[in-house]
Amino acid sequence: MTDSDRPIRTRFAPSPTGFLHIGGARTALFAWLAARATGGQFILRVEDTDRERSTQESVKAILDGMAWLALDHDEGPFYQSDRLARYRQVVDQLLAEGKAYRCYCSKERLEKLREEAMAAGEKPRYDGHCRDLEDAPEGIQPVIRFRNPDEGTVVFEDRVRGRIEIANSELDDLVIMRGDGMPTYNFAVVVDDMDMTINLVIRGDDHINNTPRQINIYKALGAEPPQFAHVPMILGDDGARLSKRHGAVSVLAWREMGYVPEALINYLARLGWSHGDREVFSRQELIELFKIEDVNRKASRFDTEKLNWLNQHYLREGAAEQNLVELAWHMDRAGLDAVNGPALADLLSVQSDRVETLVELVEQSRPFYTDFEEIEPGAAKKHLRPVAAEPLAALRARLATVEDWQPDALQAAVQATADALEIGFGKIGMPLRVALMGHGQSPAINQTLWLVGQERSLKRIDQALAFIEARQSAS
RNA sequence: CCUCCCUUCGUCUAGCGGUUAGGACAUCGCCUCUUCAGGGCGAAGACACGAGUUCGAAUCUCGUAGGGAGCACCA
Repeated sequence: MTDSDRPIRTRFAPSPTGFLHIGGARTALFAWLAARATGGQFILRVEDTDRERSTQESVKAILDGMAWLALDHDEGPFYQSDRLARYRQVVDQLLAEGKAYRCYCSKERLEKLREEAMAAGEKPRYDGHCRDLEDAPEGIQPVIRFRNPDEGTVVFEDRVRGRIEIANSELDDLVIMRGDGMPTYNFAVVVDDMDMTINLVIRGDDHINNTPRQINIYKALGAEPPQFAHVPMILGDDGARLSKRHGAVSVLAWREMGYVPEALINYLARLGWSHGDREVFSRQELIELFKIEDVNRKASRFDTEKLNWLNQHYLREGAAEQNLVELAWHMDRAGLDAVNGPALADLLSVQSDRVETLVELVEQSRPFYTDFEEIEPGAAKKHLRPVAAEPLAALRARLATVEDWQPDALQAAVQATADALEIGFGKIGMPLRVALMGHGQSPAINQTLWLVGQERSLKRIDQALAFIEARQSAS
């Protein structure tokens, strides 16, 4: 068995200091795919050792985001805050073995050290002042530092970046436990990944620099380090790092904007990963084809236009059941009730290839569920003119007799009316469209009639005729 | 300053020593057409730069430039 098909046991380990943003979501997706593709496991772990910034709401937001994207986990969620005793135990072990030590340095001293190093044009590092301290000062709650090797080089083979090596002389003795007894990130990850027998750590490439320190800790613990795969980050469409300025920071904000999860999954997967020339992949195909080695190294920009294209694709050709769930959610949000108009499945079948998002779909479908206040002036002026009165009246009479209110019959009715009056389809189609919708854009006219429904269609034609009448007598 | 990472059309990417450098989104044009869409056809558009290695480099090596990350009792 080669590296690329060995079952991957990996995890997604967000810190609950915000929502699940697009970059985190993609890292989670890659980890999830890697696990699913190899028949391995995907574990969810919440890194909440930062008491100041971690919140329960964030935990919920992240779980909700994962659920919406249907990135299910096999184990967890585990919380680092539940594992404090374990970290303490490992720290004690390192302390007993002389691989870690208590440090009593004040923040002031550390600050001074940093400033001096900067001033001297050097990289700020802890100087090891407390490494071999004889007598401990009284009354100071020490932090615990890891005794990093002074010599040698840390080398690892990254599954996406290739070989990376850093000299130990570049590293210093990092704090692994704070004064208050909480472990720090670089230490907790190692203990957790070791305990959870993670064999491939998949994370953002901003962690490359942390990896050598962590490998040293694994070694000090006598553990075999896992493999690593550092995936590139996602930039905003302006090339700058993703931030609140870019709008949709939370994946759930994309839901609100009318995107369906399969589209976002497909888009995110193709951002930084590819399989030949293909663009469209179902979730199942992604699982079959994904290999972590095929992820590229370059940071990529988020392109909403391409997401829009994929979203439309999935609206049209994706699983209808899923789309209907999302559509219902948006209808509800827009204050529209499906009982007042066409079935959502009919609506979706007609509108899905005309819009890019569900928000657009719902907005453009309002007239099917609720009456409009006024006819858009431009459209009225152009299409609801006196010449339109006769065709509309004739059509109204014919439509009133239609028994089977279905697209085919409706198409025939409109065509027959046009033929009888010897006018082109457009002469009757546009006035009708404006009468039915209140403006000039809608699906094909027979489908529009179908969705508006018979009773409402007749009513709106009457309304339009009255409008033409009123305008005529006013002038 | 230092350490590490990155660099193919505007964007996402294919490419693993020999290709007219391919595809997709976006853009532009034409066709289809009862509106808007959609669909069809087509156009334009890239190897950051400079040296090597080689019969031959987008592909290998080294520089340069530009971007990013890290240097916390944040993760």
